[in-house]
Amino acid sequence: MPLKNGEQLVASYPKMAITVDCVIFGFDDNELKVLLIRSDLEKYQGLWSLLGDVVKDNEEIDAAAYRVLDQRTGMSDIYLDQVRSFSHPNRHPGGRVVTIAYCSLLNIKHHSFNIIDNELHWHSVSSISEMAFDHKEILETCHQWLQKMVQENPLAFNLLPDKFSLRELQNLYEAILGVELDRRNFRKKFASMKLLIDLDEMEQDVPHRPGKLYQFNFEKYNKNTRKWIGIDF
Amino acid sequence: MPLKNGEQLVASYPKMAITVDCVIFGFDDNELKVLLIRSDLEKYQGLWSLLGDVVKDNEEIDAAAYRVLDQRTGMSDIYLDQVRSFSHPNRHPGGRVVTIAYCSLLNIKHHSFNIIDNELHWHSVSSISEMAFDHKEILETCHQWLQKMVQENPLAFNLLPDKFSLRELQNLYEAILGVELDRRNFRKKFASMKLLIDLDEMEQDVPHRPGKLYQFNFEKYNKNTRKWIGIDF
DNA sequence: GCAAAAGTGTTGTCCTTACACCCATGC
DNA sequence: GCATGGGTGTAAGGACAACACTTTTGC
Repeated sequence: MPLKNGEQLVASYPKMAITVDCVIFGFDDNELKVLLIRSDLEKYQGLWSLLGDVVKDNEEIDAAAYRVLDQRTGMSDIYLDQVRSFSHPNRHPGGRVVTIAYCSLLNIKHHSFNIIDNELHWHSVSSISEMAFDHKEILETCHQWLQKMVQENPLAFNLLPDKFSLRELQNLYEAILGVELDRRNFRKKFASMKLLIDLDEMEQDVPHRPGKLYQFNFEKYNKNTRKWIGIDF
Repeated sequence: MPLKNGEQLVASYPKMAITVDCVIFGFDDNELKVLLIRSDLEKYQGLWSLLGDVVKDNEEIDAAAYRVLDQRTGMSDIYLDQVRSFSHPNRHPGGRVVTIAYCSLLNIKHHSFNIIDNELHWHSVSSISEMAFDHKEILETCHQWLQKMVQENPLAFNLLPDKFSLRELQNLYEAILGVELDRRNFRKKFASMKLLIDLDEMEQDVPHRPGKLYQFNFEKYNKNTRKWIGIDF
């Protein structure tokens, strides 16, 4: 087999546009929310779509996703993870566009975060019906991904304020997973992990007995390099 | 904000080539293997690379990966899963090429599988040093992905013959995970799952006491729709 | 009979689950 | 004082980890 020249080879390849779409989850009012923008395409007038943009020449795809986040929310240093690609040839009405979906979690009440663009809104995940493009499918895939990830990693804390009560934490898990959990066992579970810092502070302005406030001990968690082996299916 | 025309918009996007690269794992001689091909690029002369090809116009990316598998191994209906994209702008010496990595598992001794191309070889995963492109990084990512997946899903059986002994199964897990497991506990674990069919057959031609042969009960496994909730990190 | 691997049980520990009562606060 | 949610303990069952000896076969 004759050896090939890389540039000639790549020149012969079909080329297509690649975009990133960010599924940005938040949590408010005991509901899982997602940040959406009104589609600016004629065909999808009035429908909501994920926050996305095209990947530039010489831009890594992860970098494009962080750029979208920064441009839309003004925040960098946010949790972001690649989920998977969506590539149906007709998924975009304007031609062939492959998209890479990213999942992101952020605290909806974060001070430095201002939604200036009034075409941008938080939507309750459970109430979304139709969306532009295949974004509904992407959203559902990312929600399932989140349900799995949140059980294996301390991701949920990215959706909560710095200081939170155990009730808020439990509400969040219940909202993401769509189940009800036993309060005592939930608290015992987190107590046994020893990864919550008791701040010796109390909730304010609640119409009932205030709960204690906690922080997640990321530092301690990151020191744990345990490699877990457990066949289970 | 004025509405946009989809075709004009997509026409303005930068375009790039997309490839798929398949990390095809096999198991033989108590070692985890990966199927590699000699690079046909001048720059990487002599180095090994993953099996890949460019994604065609109007071809879904998953379909491209299945096509690569079929072209190289003559097999369809094989386990295949998308892992993630690799997009460093300079990862391909011939220009901008984004690749989507896929992971695939197949039985190395499958009868209908013939490696005709003598540039194609099975390599022990642990003995691979340098590879073409960023394929070493892709391989490592896929290996980690496999280590996780094999603990949560009955994937390992795709690497074994239809009929296998518990010793073979355990050797496979040990090879993938890079650990030693207690034989008694391993057998108890699989016994308690009740997902192995005892074939009442014995190994043949082994230089020691032969073991019983089993099949995995995919039918029973697929009927189990349990949704597992268990926070653990 | 020897080498090599198959096959098997028990015990302690830990994790998970199910479940009910009193407490602190705002109104 | 009443409504609301905060906070706690226990007992039973199941899963996991550690551990050693006997059995079967090929040579």
